[in-house]
Amino acid sequence: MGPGDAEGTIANAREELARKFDAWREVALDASRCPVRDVLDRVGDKWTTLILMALAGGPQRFGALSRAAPDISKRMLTQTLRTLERDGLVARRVYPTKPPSVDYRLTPLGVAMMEPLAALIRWAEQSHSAIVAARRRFDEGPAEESAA
Amino acid sequence: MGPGDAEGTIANAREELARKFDAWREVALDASRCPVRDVLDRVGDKWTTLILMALAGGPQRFGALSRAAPDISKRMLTQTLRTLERDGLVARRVYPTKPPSVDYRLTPLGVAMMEPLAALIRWAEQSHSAIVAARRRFDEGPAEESAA
DNA sequence: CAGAATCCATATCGATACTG
DNA sequence: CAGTATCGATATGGATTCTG
Repeated sequence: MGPGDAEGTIANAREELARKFDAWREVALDASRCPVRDVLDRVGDKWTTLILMALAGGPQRFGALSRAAPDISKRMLTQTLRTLERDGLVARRVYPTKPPSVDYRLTPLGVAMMEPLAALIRWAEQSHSAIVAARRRFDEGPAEESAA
Repeated sequence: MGPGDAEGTIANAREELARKFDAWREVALDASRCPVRDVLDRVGDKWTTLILMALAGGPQRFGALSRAAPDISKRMLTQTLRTLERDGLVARRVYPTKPPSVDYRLTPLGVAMMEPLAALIRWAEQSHSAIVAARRRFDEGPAEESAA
């Protein structure tokens, strides 16, 4: 597969990214206060994305979330939800019933985040087989590509 | 800002995500072979996104990448590039010159990933101030929201 | 029910030193 | 130049126990 497919389409995105990167790397690491790292660190952690997807369908109680992902410990569920709440992506509501009940829902900010996040998830699903195939190739053959 | 803005637009995305989640959580964790985790784990790690952005502008030599992000150690740069190469997102080319020279470039698959990734990055940049504000609010006030 | 607290295993990352 | 190898610090996550 040559680099010819949709080359024009991506050339634009490439340049934009290149410029963004130039303007970005100055503060990305030196300041260690980079907004992108702020967000991506969470996207990359083990449960955040799963919880966000679970909440995308509407408010969920703590127990329901716990049941939705059976192998998340309560410790991590609480911690993930707290971070999400702190970042303003999720809202926590307490109902003062006899056994206390709590539910969580996406805030407008959280809903807004789901759009680009969902796009990335879609890409991941579509590309998974290609990635798996690439890994097999890499692991089996030495496949050294030298330039002439 | 109320939840009213673009509510119709996001309702659609919500439902799609909710359905996706339902179909997803069965294999997301139990199988631990979830394609989404496969990708997001990398997006969340410390250097992958930065390297991808650096390569979005075109091929880069190892040394150039190292200089672009002065505080990445060679160990991590190599490791990140190897993983990217293994996943088929980046191609490595060796030029057998006297002091060996190597460069890295995005593959078509890598370029394709940059699109959704860039969208998420854009969102992160746009939303950073809102997130920072939410954190301040959370850290300062107890701000317990109880339902009536 | 919805957590908080504590302890421990592992994964991740950085610094340093060495090499073809 | 472009790595590899080894080591130690720290961050992350899981299991368990306890509570209002």
